[in-house]
Amino acid sequence: MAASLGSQGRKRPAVAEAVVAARAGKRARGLGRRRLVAHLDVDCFYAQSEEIADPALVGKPVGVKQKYLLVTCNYVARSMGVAKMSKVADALRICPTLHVVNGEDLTRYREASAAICAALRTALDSVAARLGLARVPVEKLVLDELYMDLSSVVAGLEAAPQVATSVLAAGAAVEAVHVLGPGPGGCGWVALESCDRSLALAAAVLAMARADIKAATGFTTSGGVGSSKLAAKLASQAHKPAQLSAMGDAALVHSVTGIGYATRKMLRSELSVETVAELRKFDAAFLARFFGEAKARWLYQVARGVDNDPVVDTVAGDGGGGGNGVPRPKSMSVEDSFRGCSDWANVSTRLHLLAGDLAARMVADAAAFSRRACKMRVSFRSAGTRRSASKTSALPTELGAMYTFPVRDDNGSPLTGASSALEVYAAVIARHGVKLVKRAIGSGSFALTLLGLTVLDFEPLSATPSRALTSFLAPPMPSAEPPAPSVRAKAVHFKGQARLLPPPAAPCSPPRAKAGAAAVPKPLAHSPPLRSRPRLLTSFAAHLPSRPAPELALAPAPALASDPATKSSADPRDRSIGPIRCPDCKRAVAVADVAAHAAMHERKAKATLDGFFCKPT
DNA sequence: TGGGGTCCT
DNA sequence: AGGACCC
Repeated sequence: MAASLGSQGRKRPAVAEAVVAARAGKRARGLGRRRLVAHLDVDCFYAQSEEIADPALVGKPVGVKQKYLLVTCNYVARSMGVAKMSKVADALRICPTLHVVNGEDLTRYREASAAICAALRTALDSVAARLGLARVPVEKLVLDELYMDLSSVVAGLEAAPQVATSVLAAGAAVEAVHVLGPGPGGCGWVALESCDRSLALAAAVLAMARADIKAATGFTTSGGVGSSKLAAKLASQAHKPAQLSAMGDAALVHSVTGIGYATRKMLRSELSVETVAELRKFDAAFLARFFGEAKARWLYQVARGVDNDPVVDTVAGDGGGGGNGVPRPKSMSVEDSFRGCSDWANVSTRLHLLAGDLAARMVADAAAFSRRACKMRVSFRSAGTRRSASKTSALPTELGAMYTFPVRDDNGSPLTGASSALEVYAAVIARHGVKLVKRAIGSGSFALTLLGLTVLDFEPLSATPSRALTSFLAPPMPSAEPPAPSVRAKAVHFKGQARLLPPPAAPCSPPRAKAGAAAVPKPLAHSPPLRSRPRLLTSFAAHLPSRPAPELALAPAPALASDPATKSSADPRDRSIGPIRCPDCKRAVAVADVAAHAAMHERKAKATLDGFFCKPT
């Protein structure tokens, strides 16, 4: 399908239609000649969520753990030498005052993420409305990252010069803009053609959005603006918060989103490529020998700063998607890891627990999006291996009843208690999961270290789009019969109920679109030299027509704790504790030296970054 | 190295 | 079903 032509790498056929729409819309409206994309990244999302949930934590070092791993921590903790993805025990030795919160249950983070999405949607809807423009596409990448296509907003501002001028002239909303122009040697990286002004306008809009998110949810964010998703994302990571940057020539290939461990290894060992500039020496046909056609083409383009991946509007308000501000996931999963699980009773118990969580999310998903899953998958990992395996099958047919209400027990009595019904569903899923695992690993002995459940392949729940669904999660009606007795897995047969919804007549997902054979594009022409960057001074909103002067002042930068290098070293007692392996360089570091060591890494990283990014003159 | 996700082969 | 990528 032609839709995929300009998309690279990991662009998913599943959104091909949305991609077409995005492109067509852009062309049809004849908007600005170039895109302006913004990327927002919530600062240390899990840790910040915990601070917001418990304000007593603010100012203290906070880490979030999953199992024995500290998956993230706040900036206070980082300044004390605590590293993300270190072991909890190591982190506590480095920083005994660290507040460790368990983050294995993602529910709160999902909720926080939805609130952030909703706040952003509201902010951008308001801007668009005041400028008389259509919706701004907002795409959620993961829980804590969003892309926006601000092209139309910037074009709208440029069409209203007094407003735009007012926005720009008034001032200090945004910090300096860091851009790297094409070098004299002719290896221009990012096509930040022409005017800084539109870039600055985009930055101003982004600043407003950040402020609104902060006001509505309390979360601070970092942002980047660029001519593509790639550029915007790199920018948001380069200078935090809310400055603008574009990737430079010397950037390591691995800093490019989409080039991961395997690709970097291949580039390094086979082609001796470490930097983007070096990658640019190879043409697509040659790269294809190592990476396959599609990825080679993507690498070729990305090395030249070309990234046409559109922002797909997945974050709906009330409009397109249904579901308040939450994009539709294509799959939902739960998993848990553990030390050893060698008998079927244990497997069953664990799957029941997982299935309970999943069933609740499935019901909420059904209510939000009017759809149901057609397939389920069980994943498991055996001790000694790092790989996990999986088995996929249709959802048990009894689960057709999950989306109709009331559900009846064996005696034909309706189940009115939501939690009871959920137990039933969970039991059905879990028992089927056990069967699948059994089918996969047979009857011998086993030792599992991970179990997971996924549901996927959603289909619309069109027939009788149930009020029943909404009542499902509600507490039992006062007039209803007494709550059903606790239902055990045994009671799950559903008799006639199982056939309330017939099995899907059509395949659940459309056939995958095929990417057309795209010609390898020519490298971009070089951009003209950049002029000096304007500094923006004030809040955006005040310069929009008729916006009731809100407190939209820029959110303060997230408090960066004091310079780690100046901190006094740790308690001498720490000398008695064994050295800790640095997660970055793998060297053993004495506890007392950890903060200094971390500071060293930070300085190094910053120096490297500064090499990549050109500060405004 | 967790507990999620996406897409490609 | 597995592998790559992302956070």
